[in-house]
Amino acid sequence: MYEFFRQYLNEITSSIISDAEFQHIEEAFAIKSMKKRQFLLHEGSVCKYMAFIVKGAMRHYSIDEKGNEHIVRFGVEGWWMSDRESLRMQTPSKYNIDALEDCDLLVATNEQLNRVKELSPLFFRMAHLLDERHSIANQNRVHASICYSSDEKLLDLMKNYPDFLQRFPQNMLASYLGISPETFSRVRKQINAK
Amino acid sequence: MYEFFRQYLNEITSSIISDAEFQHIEEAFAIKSMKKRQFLLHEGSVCKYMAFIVKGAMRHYSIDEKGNEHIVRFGVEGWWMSDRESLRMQTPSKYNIDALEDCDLLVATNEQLNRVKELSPLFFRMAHLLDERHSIANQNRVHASICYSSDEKLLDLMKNYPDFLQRFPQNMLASYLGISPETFSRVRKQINAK
DNA sequence: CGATTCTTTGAAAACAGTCAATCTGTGTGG
DNA sequence: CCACACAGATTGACTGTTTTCAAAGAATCG
Repeated sequence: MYEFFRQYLNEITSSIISDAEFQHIEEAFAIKSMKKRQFLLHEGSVCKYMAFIVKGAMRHYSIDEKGNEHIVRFGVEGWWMSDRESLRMQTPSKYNIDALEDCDLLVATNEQLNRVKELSPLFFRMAHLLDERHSIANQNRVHASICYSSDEKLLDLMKNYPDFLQRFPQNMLASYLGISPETFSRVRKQINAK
Repeated sequence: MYEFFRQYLNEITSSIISDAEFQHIEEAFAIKSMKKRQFLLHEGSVCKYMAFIVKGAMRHYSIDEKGNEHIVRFGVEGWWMSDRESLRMQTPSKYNIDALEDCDLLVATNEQLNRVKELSPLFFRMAHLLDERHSIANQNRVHASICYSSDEKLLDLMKNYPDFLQRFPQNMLASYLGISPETFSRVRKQINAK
């Protein structure tokens, strides 16, 4: 359970973490299992955890007045899930996070996170790298979102996250891209025809 | 020139930086003036600098095959400008950055940045906070982009950055929102009618 | 197997983009 | 200082894309 996490830390920081240092990290993160459709965060409440996904898949989304879901982000094995804004500022979130499959998570509260960052320089570095990547990924997403037409968005998705197409229902992928499920279906058909 | 930067650092970190520590920072950042329309970064080249805007305004944008500009980000006084992806990875950028007004900047190269981060814990903390804010801002931008219709996007812009409307030409604001200048104009008229 | 959820398809309507012409304001050079 | 040029904004008509609504078909799950 923690082994995967340890590998992840080594990889992302290009280092080998010592037993002593990993000890601190292990203590800060609790194991949490979630069944499909269970919620990690409900709109209106403060985000409790920063969650590392060991197994399973989740989504981070909002629901508008008309009841439509808008998926901001997916998460799979080796990804983090949290509403950083809510977690950091301890403010009510406008988002939901729930499990799309049964999940195994490692979770830490905001205080625990801060403590590990102090105790483990490697973890601190990881957090920094993570923010950076997140920032870059989001910028690319913004770029795709303002530049691309529906079919380009789908092609972009197919290129960047080909596994998502197998793994998640199309209506969710459509929501992620900001297009309707019907458009997704039609564009997809058109692309496959080539 | 550096005074504004010093205030900024104090504010964002909620601390008061010592003369000695600020000395390191001052040494790492060079003053750079830019005339309107001058480029800080050209598509295809590696981003040289992380720039702090003391005065003026800039834009960060791409140009597609059809020659259309897509503005990913604006920058004004007290904001940072750079293509983080290109700067960090030292890879060719797909973006341009140029000055929309005459600018006074403080610039540091990637190596200089890394050095200051080591020398100044406060600067390091600032960098971290910056990434976090950037990350959150970009996420909200993604959210707005996939959820909102044209008029909601404009209303959102008017709420978050009311000063941009005075400061930047409409066609650029339209590009920032991912809508055509004509649609911007029409939606704007419609909103003002109320 | 039945029920639910997801996907596909069609037709109509809403929306945004394009093209072209006009209008406005600003700044530059004569 | 004026006139002209130019960039930006607005408007109208048209086109094309995307959404919406509705219904039918396919797949999945208990």
